[in-house]
Amino acid sequence: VSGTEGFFQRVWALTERIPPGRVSTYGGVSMLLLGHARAARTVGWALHGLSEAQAEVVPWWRVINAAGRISTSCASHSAQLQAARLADEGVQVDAAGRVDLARYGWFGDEG
DNA sequence: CTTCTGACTGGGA
DNA sequence: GTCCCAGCCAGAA
Repeated sequence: VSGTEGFFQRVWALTERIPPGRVSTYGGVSMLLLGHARAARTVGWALHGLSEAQAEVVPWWRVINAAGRISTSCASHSAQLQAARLADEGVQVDAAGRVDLARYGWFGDEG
């Protein structure tokens, strides 16, 4: 996950690296990209800038907040849709849209 | 360059 | 556990 393509491009690239059945956090992505979670907001913003075509190749639904909750506000990408996507991959999502990061959390290549 | 915004994060009540 | 406030970074006008 490196290059001069721009921060957004890097965010999308890293998001594609998130294995199915796992989830990551905005801060986690920022951490893997820049080395710090300060740009967590920018990460969410990058995913917010995803187009429909990109949304099909970039698993944006595998990215949630540090609290393990879905913060989505997009009409096309509602929290309900994200929860459904996660559930479709085997990720157990709470009724409130909460996910156990300790169980499904992914913050880089574990192996 | 300056200003404003955004799918965040941590600490306090 | 939930809600509110202040700080952070990157992009667009």
